[in-house]
Amino acid sequence: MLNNTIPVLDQSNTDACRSSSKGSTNGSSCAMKYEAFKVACSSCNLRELCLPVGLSQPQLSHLDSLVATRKTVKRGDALFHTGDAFRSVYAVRTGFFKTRISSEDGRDQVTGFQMAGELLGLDGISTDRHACDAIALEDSQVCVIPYAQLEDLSREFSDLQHQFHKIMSREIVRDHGVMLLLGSMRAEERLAAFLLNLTQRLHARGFSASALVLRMTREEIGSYLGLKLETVSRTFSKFQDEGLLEVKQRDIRITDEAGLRALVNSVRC
Amino acid sequence: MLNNTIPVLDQSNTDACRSSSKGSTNGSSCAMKYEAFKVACSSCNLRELCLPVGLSQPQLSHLDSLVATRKTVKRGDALFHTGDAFRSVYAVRTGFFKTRISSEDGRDQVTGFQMAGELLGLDGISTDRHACDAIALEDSQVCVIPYAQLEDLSREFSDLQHQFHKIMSREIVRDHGVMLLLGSMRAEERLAAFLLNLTQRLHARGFSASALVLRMTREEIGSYLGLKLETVSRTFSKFQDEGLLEVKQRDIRITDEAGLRALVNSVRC
DNA sequence: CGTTTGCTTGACAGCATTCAACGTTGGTGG
DNA sequence: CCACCAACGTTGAATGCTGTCAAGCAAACG
Repeated sequence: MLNNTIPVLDQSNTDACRSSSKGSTNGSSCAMKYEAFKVACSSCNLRELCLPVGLSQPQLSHLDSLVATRKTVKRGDALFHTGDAFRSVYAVRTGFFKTRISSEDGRDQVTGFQMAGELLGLDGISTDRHACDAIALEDSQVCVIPYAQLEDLSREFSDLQHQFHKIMSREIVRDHGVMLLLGSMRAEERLAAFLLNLTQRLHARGFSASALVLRMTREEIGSYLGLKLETVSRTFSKFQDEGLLEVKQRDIRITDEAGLRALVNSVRC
Repeated sequence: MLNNTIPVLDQSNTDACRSSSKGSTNGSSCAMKYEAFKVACSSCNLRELCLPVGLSQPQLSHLDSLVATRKTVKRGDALFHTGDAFRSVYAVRTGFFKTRISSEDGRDQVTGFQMAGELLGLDGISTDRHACDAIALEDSQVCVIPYAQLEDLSREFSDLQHQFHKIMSREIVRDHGVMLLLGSMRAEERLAAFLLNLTQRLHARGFSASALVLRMTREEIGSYLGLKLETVSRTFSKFQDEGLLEVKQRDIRITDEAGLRALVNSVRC
C-alpha cells in the first residue's frame, strides 16, 4: 500500500558518492565530485529510478540539455515554499527531503519524504504556484528540470511523456495508500508500514534492506503518520521490546521483518 | 485545504438534466436525452469544469472525435475494479462516484467522491492497471476518454497537455489536503471540512451552496474521513444540536456556514 | 407488508494524546 | 578540552476522543 513500485536500480557503483550516516560530511564535496564527472541524465546512476526510465540514448541526450542546472540545498533549508512561483520540477540527486503543507491555523502535515531519484514539485502544476514546502533533511542536491521545457520535450517524445505521466500517477496512488494508512491503521501498523516502505525504497537504491538511518525526527515521522511524537517514540520502544527492531536513536535495525510485515497485514489484533 | 479550485460553471441551462434527489428516476432517460442532442465536449455544459478548460474551438473539435463513446453505470455498479486493465480515463457526465482501495486484510478506504466534470481513472496510468475501484453511487454516465489517444492528442496541443497535467496535479494537491485532514483533525473538523468542500463543488455546478443531498452512506463518509459510521452520525447530530445544520437523513441544510468554517480553521477548541 | 439496509443513540472500553519530567546527543564557546 | 545549551528522544500518569458493542428506529425495496 505504501510501497512505491520502483524498478530495481542498475547497481553500477552506486556507493561511490553517499553521505555518511554520521552526517559529518556536507553535501558539497559530493556535489563537486559529480560536477567533475560532468553528470548528465544519460550517465547518472539514478536513471533507472528517475525521470529517464525507459528512454533511448538519443532521447536521453535531449533530456541532458534540458536538465542543465543543479542546485544544492543545505540541511534545514527549503527548496521551495508554498506560494512560490512554479517554474521547475526537481529530481533528488543526493540527500533527503520532506514535503509539508500547513493549514491556516498553523497545523502542519508532512505529506512525503523524498530520496534520490524521486521528483519534487509536481504539486505546483495545478496553480502555477507551489502548494507545499520542500525542506532538505540533510545537505542535498537536486537536478532542476524547467517545467515548460519538459512539456515541450514530452510533446516530442511519447516515451518521456508517458514516463512523466506514470510518475504523476504513481504519486496519486501513493497518496491513496497513505490515506488508507491514516484512515484505518493503528499506531503500530502505521509505523511498521512506514519502516517497510522506507527500507524497500532504500534497498532499491543499493542500501541494506534491514538497517537504516532515519533522516527525520520523531516529530516529522509523527506528522507524516498522523501521530504525536510521543506515540512514535513509544511504538519504537515497543517494537524493540518485542524483538522486531533494534533502535538506537535514529539508527534502526530490523531484526524481524516478517514480524513487521505481519503487523501491517493483520486485521485488528 | 480540501477545496478544489474549480472555475465557475457557465450556467447555461445546467438544470435541464439532473437526477431527482428522490432517486426515483433512473439515469437512462437522462442519457437518452443527451444522446438526442448529440453531445460533444464542444457543446457540453460541463466543459468549463472538465478536461476541455481553456481549449480553442478547433482544439475542441479534435477532442470531440476522441471522446466518442459514453458509458452508463447503474447505481452500485463499478466503472472499473482494482486490477482491471487500464485503457481509458473517464469524465463524469452525470451522477456521482466513489473511489476506494482495499488492503489485503480487507480494510477499505474511500479515497474520493467524484461528481460531474471530474476525472476518474488517473491512478491506472502508473501500472497500466487500475489501482482502485470506482463505484457509482447513483445511476451515472461517463465520457470514455481512450488514454492512448489522449496522449497522442496532447502531444499535438500544448493547451490540452497542460490542462491534463493540471488536473493530475490538482488531484495530488487534493490528496495532500486529505492527508492533513486525516492526520491532524478531529471528527468535528473533518466532517465540517467535508461538508464545506462538497457544497463548494456543488455550488460551482449550479446547485445551492447551503442545501445538499448526500449521495453516500454514513459508512462511506466515515471511510473517507477515517471515522466510524457511528461517529459520523453522532457528529451530524451534534452539529444539528448546535444549530449549524439541519439533518434529515441524507438531506442536509447548512444553517450556519460561518460556524462550520470556524470549526475547520480553529486550533483545538 | 415484511425484510433489508441504513441511521441514531447509549454505555463502556481502549488507544492515542496531553502534560510533565528526565535523559541523551551534538554543537558552541569559554 | 570541557561545560553548557538547545534540540531531540524516552517514559510515566492521567485524560479524553473515538471505537466497539448493542439496541431500537426509520426508510427503502421487492
